[in-house]
Amino acid sequence: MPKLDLLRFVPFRLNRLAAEVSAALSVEYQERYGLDIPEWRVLATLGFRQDACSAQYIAHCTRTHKSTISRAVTALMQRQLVERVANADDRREFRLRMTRKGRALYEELIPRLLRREQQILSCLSAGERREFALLLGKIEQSLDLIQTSEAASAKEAY
Amino acid sequence: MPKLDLLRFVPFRLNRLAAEVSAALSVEYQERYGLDIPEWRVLATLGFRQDACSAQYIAHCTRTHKSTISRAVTALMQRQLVERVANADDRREFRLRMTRKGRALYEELIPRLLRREQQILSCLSAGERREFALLLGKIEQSLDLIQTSEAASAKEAY
DNA sequence: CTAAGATAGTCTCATCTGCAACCATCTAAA
DNA sequence: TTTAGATGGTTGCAGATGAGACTATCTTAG
Repeated sequence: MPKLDLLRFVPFRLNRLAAEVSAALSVEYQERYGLDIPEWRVLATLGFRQDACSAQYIAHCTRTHKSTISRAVTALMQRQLVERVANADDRREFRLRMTRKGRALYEELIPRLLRREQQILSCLSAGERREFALLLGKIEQSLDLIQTSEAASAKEAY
Repeated sequence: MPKLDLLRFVPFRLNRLAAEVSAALSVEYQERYGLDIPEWRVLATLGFRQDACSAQYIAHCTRTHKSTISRAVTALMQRQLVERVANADDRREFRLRMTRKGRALYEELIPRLLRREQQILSCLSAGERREFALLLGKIEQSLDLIQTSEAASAKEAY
């Protein structure tokens, strides 16, 4: 009789782990700064690429639906954490960037999140962490997760 | 200036990877058998523990909200894949188990899912897979994921 | 034995998110 | 050009899900 042990089934473990890790991090960006996940992803993307970028790019890069990003951007603009400017080259799209206020929040938040990440990974040795990142990378690659974001990145990278 | 590369940030990578892997698997249980994720989790739990167990136990074990499990059980009962019997010892709870039909579906589904899992992990060598499972386990343990499900398990195991 | 609190399960409500239609704009081909 | 199709972004709608109230039942302390 075929049987499946959920606790050893990698897809299930990944889901549960991701949910748990998200919950641990959301303490920082949600409770402390009132950001939800899509909003945090927008800030994270804008913060990493210091130049302005489009909503579409953020959607591709974070693998989040464009309508979700649209709503997140609206909320962030209302809180004056993000602003957008028309793009003269293509008037359909807007260039997004953080405001001074947004960047201040970002710079306060990032170290907290990195600390959380380190806490979560503190059960692994340095070597194990490298190994884990490597293995994640291989799986991502075989699922085309890398390729896609790099393609999007290359496309957008001016 | 603090900065965070989303693509190297483990929590983000885990989320994205879990979502992608789920999507790959849902082709099997969703498109082919019309099960949604909570329903599949109920079947998976019932299938693994051959004895009947409560909805609460499934919720604990899969870390899914009890109302979600409740709805999934209702749907599965309507499709006659699962049945429940009153528990004489505690009339608040019901003992759930798969029907013959449910078990037939389960036994058809499991090999497909295991094959998918193997496909996803096929980019790793046998050693790497062991290593990956080991590292996942360490993180789960440090996040108390193991402890919790084992505690729930121990509590329920009569 | 009774009352207070815990627990199993259901249900309602608010929220979130994906889908798809939509508008504006751009691009390419006739 | 003009027109058809692609693309960026927004919005209405529907489905899914978590929080929390609620009922019924169990447990424990007095």
